[in-house]
Amino acid sequence: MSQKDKLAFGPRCPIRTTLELVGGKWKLLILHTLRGGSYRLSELNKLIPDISEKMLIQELKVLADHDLVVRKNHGEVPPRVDYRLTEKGSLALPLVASMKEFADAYTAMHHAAQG
Amino acid sequence: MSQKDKLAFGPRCPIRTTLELVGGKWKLLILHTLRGGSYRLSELNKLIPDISEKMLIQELKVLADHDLVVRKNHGEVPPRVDYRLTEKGSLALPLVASMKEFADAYTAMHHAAQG
DNA sequence: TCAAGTACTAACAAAAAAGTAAGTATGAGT
DNA sequence: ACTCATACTTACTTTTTTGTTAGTACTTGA
Repeated sequence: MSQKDKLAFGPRCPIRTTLELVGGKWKLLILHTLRGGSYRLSELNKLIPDISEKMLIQELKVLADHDLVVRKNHGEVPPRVDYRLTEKGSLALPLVASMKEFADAYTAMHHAAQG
Repeated sequence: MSQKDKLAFGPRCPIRTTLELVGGKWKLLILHTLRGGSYRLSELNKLIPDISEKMLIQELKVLADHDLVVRKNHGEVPPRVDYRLTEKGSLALPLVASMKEFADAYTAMHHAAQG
């Protein structure tokens, strides 16, 4: 019996798929930051101050590989590159909205119960 | 300047809060599995075959610490313990629904574009 | 010649998450 | 005495993720 054969909910489980695409510490933060248009690397780094440059580039690359963001090189010197959401990338924004609803509701109940 | 002072979106960022509560490989899978009622450890392990017993127990404990699930010990021998969602825990179910919508829409677009 | 500016790369280190395997405790039944 | 069943615990290893630091490439302009 191979590993995949006993995957809970099967290999096409939407939870697993989502985790592969936007799981981890930074991806949703990046996607959410890109909601308003296109941004240069340095701009993103200012908007998300506690991410390292390496992680930012690395995650942008992964997101681009999955067609969630697009990288546009303007071919100038010094380099000018910017990133924006693709149509697929904006599919992730409702996810962020759900997370906000969850976090807010949880926090409210938590404080109501024992705060 | 402390680390927290430069957290992107601040320390109460809903994305970060959500990741702390239900981030990781297993928590949402467990919560989703518990949607239908209460289950014993061994039942959960059958429903999620590729999780190790250790991870299952460990994650259930973390979820219980955050009041997302409740552990009920029936005080029998051999031990009989079951777990179910709390009210807070069921707040996470819409999150799973959003993930399914995302994954389905992404997959559909992906196949339409290059499948 | 040399600094400035921007995006990116590479090598390495640390930390966090997940996995494996072998115990422990309990009391009923044999 | 000994096994069974169940829920856990402990120690340890491996894998994955994240972080740190020091580069590179390329032109413009002092």
